[in-house]
Amino acid sequence: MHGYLSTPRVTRAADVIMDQIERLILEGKVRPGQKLPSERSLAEEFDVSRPTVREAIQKLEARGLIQRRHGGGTFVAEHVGSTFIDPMMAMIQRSPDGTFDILELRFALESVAAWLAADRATERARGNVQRRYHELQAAVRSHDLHREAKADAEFHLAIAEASQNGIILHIMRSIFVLLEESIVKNLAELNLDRIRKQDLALQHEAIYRAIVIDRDPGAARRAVRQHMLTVSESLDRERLADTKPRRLKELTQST
Amino acid sequence: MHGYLSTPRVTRAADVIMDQIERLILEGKVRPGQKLPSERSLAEEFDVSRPTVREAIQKLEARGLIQRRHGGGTFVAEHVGSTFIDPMMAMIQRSPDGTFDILELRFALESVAAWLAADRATERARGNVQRRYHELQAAVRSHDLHREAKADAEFHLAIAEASQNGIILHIMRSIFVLLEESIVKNLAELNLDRIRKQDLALQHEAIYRAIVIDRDPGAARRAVRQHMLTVSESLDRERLADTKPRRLKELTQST
DNA sequence: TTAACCTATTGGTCTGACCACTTTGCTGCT
DNA sequence: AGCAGCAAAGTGGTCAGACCAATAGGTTAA
Repeated sequence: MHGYLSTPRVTRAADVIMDQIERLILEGKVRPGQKLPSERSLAEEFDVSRPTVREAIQKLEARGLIQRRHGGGTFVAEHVGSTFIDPMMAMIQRSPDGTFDILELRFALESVAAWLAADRATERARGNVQRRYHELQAAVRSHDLHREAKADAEFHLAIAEASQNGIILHIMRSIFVLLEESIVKNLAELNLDRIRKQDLALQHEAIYRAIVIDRDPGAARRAVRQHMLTVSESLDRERLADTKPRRLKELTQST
Repeated sequence: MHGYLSTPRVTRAADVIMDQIERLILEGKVRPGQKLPSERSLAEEFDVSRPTVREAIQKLEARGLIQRRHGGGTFVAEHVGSTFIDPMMAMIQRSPDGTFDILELRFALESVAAWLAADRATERARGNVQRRYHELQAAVRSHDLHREAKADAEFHLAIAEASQNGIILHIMRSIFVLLEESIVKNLAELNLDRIRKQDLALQHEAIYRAIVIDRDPGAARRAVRQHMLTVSESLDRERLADTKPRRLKELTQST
């Protein structure tokens, strides 16, 4: 009876293509900043004409998801989930507890993401996690803090990607873009504590093993929780002057 | 020296045409609901090719200013100024798994939020949760679905507020604004299942008690998980045709 | 090594054609 | 005269191929 209220939809080919390209982006097949295939190859791949692909791309551009450069190519926008970024940015800069807020958020998101990743990651996604893990190991050995921070973030993002939950992935991307610089700073401070750094390496390994090798959701979640706890403690240690010390410790207690 | 930072602008013809058409609308030359000239005549008038006009029109459509009907014509949208469509909103509505993505996100956020709320809510925040809980009870008794959905959302938001984590609160607000309508719809469908609805009421009570009365973080987290599980199952039940059923069930297993 | 250049690639635009859907008005019947 | 059914015109949707314009990357020359 009600028909199509908001979407009169007679299945326009351009819209179908747009959805497909959008899913490539949302599912993390192509990452922010990365170049999309050319219009011609996309047309061939989806078996439609170039104008149709163009139309789809134009709509995505109008919605801010992608960006075109004449002669250069088509790129996925850097800030897809930007809705969250701006208010969060202001919040963090304003609030002294912003760092811990984010830590708690990461605790929530990453423990679930790890569980999901261990449970339902594709073969390709597991390969990604493995690759990022090895890159992280190499980065740690290089003693290049900036590179290490980047690799660390990429490792965690690869897990979010493997979770096949587009929204969680987007939020985590926002967080890491947001914290890129402060992560470097934190790492520099954490670096003083060599024992703890060894802990981090072991924890990364545990996470990696649980997701890629053993595919054990429960173990993955436990490993991530332990990891976040360590990070939280380390950060806490440097802020003794803080009037209200906050830790994640309690959160890691049993269900 | 710096040129155009955000807009590299090489004066794309389509954008120029888009501006011109937009001015037609904004200046009232064509009124909302009225039919626009055909693509062919617009092309002739602006002295460009039809593809260029099409591109301009497509962008305007993506921005919600106009609406096209195959074989019918192009029309100015009824409500011009008011529609700012959140990219996130579009993203989620478009994705077929969006509902479950959100459910998983809520599972992650709310279980942590409940724990934190039970642990460190202020006196005032606890009062808020209590008030929202009683409002929810009243709403349920009223059998007004819209009111009930609203009260439901407010109850969960009050918990997020009580968690004293601004970022989690912010994200959850975004989610609920986003889903306001679909929650009503979901409730309407869930309503058929009275037993389950009774479950929901009991679960809300358990959450409320754990946070406000007992201040038991672990119990709060367990209660929220059980709640999310029930919602997930109910939604899942309606989508038996779905090729890949997704549930939260596994997530609720022990740590 | 560096700078200038050249070329392949890629997005931007055009022409013209055909298809699919809607609307409209005509035709022919009642 | 009035109405139902149908056919043609109009309009958006898609396709094909071509050429232009800007960029990126490799090559060559200084």
